[in-house]
Amino acid sequence: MIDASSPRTRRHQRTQQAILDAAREIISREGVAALSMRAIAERIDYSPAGLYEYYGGKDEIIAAVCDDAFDQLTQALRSTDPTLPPADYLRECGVNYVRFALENTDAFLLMFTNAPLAAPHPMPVEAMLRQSPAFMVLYDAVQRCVEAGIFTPRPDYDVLAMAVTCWQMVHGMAMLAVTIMRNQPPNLGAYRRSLEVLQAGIAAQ
Amino acid sequence: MIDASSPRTRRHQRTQQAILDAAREIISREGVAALSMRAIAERIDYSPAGLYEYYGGKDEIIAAVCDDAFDQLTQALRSTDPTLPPADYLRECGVNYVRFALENTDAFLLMFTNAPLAAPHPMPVEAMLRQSPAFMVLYDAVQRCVEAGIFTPRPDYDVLAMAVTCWQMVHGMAMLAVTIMRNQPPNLGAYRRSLEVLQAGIAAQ
DNA sequence: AATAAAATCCGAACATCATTCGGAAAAAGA
DNA sequence: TCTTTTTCCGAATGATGTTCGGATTTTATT
Repeated sequence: MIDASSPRTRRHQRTQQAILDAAREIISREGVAALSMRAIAERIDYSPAGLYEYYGGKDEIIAAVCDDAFDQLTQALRSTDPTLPPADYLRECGVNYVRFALENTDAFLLMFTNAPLAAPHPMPVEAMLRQSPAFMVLYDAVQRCVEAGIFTPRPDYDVLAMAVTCWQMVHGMAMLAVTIMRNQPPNLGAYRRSLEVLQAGIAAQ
Repeated sequence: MIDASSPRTRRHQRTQQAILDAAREIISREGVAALSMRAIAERIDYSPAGLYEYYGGKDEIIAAVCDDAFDQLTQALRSTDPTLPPADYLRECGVNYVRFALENTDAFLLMFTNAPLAAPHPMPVEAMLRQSPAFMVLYDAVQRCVEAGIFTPRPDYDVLAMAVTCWQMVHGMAMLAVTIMRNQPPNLGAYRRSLEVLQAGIAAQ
């Protein structure tokens, strides 16, 4: 039995990491279409067949790249300055969501066109949302606004619904930014303005 | 020189249409991953090589499918009841945007992950937006709200910016609906509620 | 009607891809 | 030192997009 911290296990994990690093680099430099088992293997001096010792196949590598990217998205949201006033904090969380997408355009597109297809069994919406760390950052930001008296939950429009509205908006901005608007210079000021408009609408409920 | 309306030309166009119909059917029944030149050819009793007489390649067929889908999206938006009061009309345009995505999940995903990569040369944002018929329906709906006194354009938040905000929101809803939320029952009421919140925010500017 | 040109369509081939398999070599364990 | 396990790969399989040479059909010209 191999010790989880044995040299062999650590080498194995380093190779797994090298595979993911190579995959990310190919995606960001050449786009998702250029990602292949052969391209990854070539980049780390392996044969394509050798990669199957570490991952079950190309889909598994893509899934792992997406998992890491979701973690990084969560970190990007959590990096928002917590000392900001609640409304500013929520808005800047949103801006960080879009900024992450702008800085990782192909990975972001991959995250939201690949991973969902891997969704196993359906579950209640709320349970599914609460399992998403990135969403929970937005939810907590909305909760701060409620606690500050800026937002007032209603029977037909609770905190969860408010958070979903915010997610819909920032996700729309991000998806448009990495697709239709991909050749346009990013305008964070315009994003900020739209978020202020939305937050004004939530506040007016 | 072949007459544009000659039998030969009409047969050629019918075959082009049959190829697109086959592609659409494969996409909606089996997903984008199942789309291949061999699958299309098999469905219309052609050989894969024969398809190259009508389209330059698989990418061109996908582009044509997306063009048609954008036309259908525009039609779905234009089908909104024009006799509705301006605010209701704008909201229902948004709901129709999401409904279209829900009814054409794989095609919608393809539209917004394939076509953008084909964007040639950069142009001013406003010019690019005005070239999109679907966006112009949203723009006109916002304009109606302005003319009805419901929205008031500001120097830093004009009609175009308002329309972009609305597009960001409905696009976010649609993209989440066809990816992360794809296994959830659609909730048009919740979409409608979010749109009301946003429109309240625009009205409050 | 006959002939030539253009269009249509396809089998086969090529290059690339994901994945599997049998096996050689290296590492680890007894 | 020997055995077992792990690592890694060449070659193969099946699938894909695309091209090419050529057969057949359709259209135009004489």
